[in-house]
Amino acid sequence: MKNVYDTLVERGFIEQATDEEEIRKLLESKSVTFYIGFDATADSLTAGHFLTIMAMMHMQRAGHRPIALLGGGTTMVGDPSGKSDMRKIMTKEQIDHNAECFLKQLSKFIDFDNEKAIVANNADWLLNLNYVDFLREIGAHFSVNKMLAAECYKQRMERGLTFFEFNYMIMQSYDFYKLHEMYDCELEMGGNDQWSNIIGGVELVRRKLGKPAYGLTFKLLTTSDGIKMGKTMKGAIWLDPEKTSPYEFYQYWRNIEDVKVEECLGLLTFLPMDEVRRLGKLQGSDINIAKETLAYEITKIVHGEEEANKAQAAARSFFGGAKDSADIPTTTLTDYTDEGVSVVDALVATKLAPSKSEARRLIDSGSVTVGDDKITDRNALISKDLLSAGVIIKKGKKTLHKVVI
RNA sequence: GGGAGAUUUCCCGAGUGGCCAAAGGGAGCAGACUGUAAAUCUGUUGUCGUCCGACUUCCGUGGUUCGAAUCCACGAUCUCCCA
Repeated sequence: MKNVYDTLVERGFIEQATDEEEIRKLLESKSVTFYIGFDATADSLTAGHFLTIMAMMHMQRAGHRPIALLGGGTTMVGDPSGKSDMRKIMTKEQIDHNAECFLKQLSKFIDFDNEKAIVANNADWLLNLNYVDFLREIGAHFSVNKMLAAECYKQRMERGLTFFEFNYMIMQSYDFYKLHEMYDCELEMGGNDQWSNIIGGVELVRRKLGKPAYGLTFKLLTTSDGIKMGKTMKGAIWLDPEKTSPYEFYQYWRNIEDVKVEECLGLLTFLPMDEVRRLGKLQGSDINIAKETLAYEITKIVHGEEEANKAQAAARSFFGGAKDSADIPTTTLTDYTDEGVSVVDALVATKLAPSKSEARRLIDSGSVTVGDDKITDRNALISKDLLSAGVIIKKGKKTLHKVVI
């Protein structure tokens, strides 16, 4: 059987490793316990997390033991790596709630039964630390000179970095140390923005325990302009179907840039690499086949086969010209009169437009269609009859929403 | 502790008393062209109202003024220099 390390390399996951050869050998020789940390900054995981989750799944399938470390403690501080501004400070309750949501979602991807994977929360050891003891035992091993030189603080060196946040790296390093003690965790993985934090931990384990420890980082998903992927004007792409519907989720990947298709197929699906490469080679409009496959496969992993089928069917029927309205986002209007409802209000109610002004602008630019009729009049109404039958409002070419009463 | 400077609409950034809802760029949205792509070109981008208009914005709170993003006072935050 192939070494997972090679699989990860082949699929394009790996950006940096503390010691490539050693890690390969380690993964070859036994079941390795490794960890990935998730700071609980929101109540759902995002498309960005999904890449690391995929890596975790590959690792678990290869017989290694993942630890999902929830950042109940570290989130209290906030990771300054690569960030230009300090994160808003969150309450303990919020963080706990978020951590719970994360765990629920992670369980869909990672098998936590029978200790095949472990959940830990660094709140358990970080929150009750004694300051002076901690400084003596752990702080003594960190060189400020070195930390300041770390790439991830560069931006903050210009804009300001508080001591509070500066400690984040030490806290994360301590996590690795604790997990090594508790579970014999030998490998930490994470996004490439975690590199500095990870080497911090690796060095701490080596120094304090005199044992080998390794670190590995993954490529970050970016658009060809170098902007982080997984964001839209509405905000992040969430894995929670309540926050980003499977249809929207599917559409996000369906609309991906050409040049990113092959990369994403490798990283975000389990398709064999031969297939990935074949799809990646498609030229011209044929590449849409690859995009469809990508969207379908990711949606299937995240939301299940049924939802993926529905999303695909809805997309196909809609873009194929048919007006089938089975599985597109739907809003039930409560505010309407015998006349029906104005198009402007409907646009706002469906969140297709954030404000009435914006809704009017959209109408002016001729991008709004209700049913089969293009709307050009700002005061246009949607009749009650149409509403009771259910009607599709289309904004632009790609965004559509069904309204019913 | 002392001194200097900064804070503008989603982001960057112009604006130093009326012509400012605020230049320019980026990002977003839409139109054309396309392949549900990219690039390009065009429009648009505070809210409410049918245009003209009204209302709320330029860190916060007060003040000066017929009139303030622009001036003053106090406060907050940040940056830099000195200790």
